[in-house]
Amino acid sequence: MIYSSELIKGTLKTIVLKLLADNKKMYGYEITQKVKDLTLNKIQITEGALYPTLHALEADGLVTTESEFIGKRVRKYYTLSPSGKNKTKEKVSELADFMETMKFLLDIKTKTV
Amino acid sequence: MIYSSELIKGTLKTIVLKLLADNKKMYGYEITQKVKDLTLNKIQITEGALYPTLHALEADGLVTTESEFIGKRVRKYYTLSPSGKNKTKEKVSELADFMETMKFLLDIKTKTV
DNA sequence: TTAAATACATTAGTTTCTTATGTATCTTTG
DNA sequence: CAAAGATACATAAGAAACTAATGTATTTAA
Repeated sequence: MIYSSELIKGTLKTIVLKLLADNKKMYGYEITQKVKDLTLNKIQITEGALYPTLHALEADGLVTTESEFIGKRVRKYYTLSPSGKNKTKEKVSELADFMETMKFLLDIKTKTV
Repeated sequence: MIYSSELIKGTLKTIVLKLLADNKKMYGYEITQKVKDLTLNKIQITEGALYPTLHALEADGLVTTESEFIGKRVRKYYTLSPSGKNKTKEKVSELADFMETMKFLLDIKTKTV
């Protein structure tokens, strides 16, 4: 089962920031795979969604980049800037709060898989 | 504090369906107020978002409507159809599942490594 | 009597995604 | 060893789902 795409909307940026906070330094493709692995394939970030998001984070000064050559192929690493670290905390705690509110609103008690 | 609008994206339909499931019959303005009340003003549904959503639910056969006059003013009530009730269960349990996954994702550091 | 609240609705514009396409390299497998 | 699949970046057209603004009209409270 893959979550309907509308659910992912609005959480992608937070997911990316959190992964960077936990892993210091990651490249785009790695992020897509990590999310896929950690969520048992339930969340699959497409490249068309990820790269524009990464570029936006960079434009906002939340991440810095460094390119590295692996053989002849380039790999672009992303690292959180100080303001990116703050932003991550904000976004993560906002999402946590939001989920509590949603849980209450939807009267969700336990997971029903 | 009001949640950033991007967070609401994708959950609005589920919220509306769930409210209708719990209250049998509601009108648009009532829904905006109920959500505002229940979430202590943290979620404020705008009319520009709500009405198109309600119209879409109706177009999809998930709700039926009946208009009522209160004085000279019309009030449009929405009620879940049988397929709307099923859809509500699906959407709510999908969202519950999604929130479990997100909780795990946002808490990676303490759970893995 | 007038501002705020109630109650519906639409529309232009924005954001953020999907889907498709493009380029290129590296690795695995029949 | 050729071909398929995986790795790795990127962009672009179009769609979805909002926001913010605007519009109409009635009812209630100050």
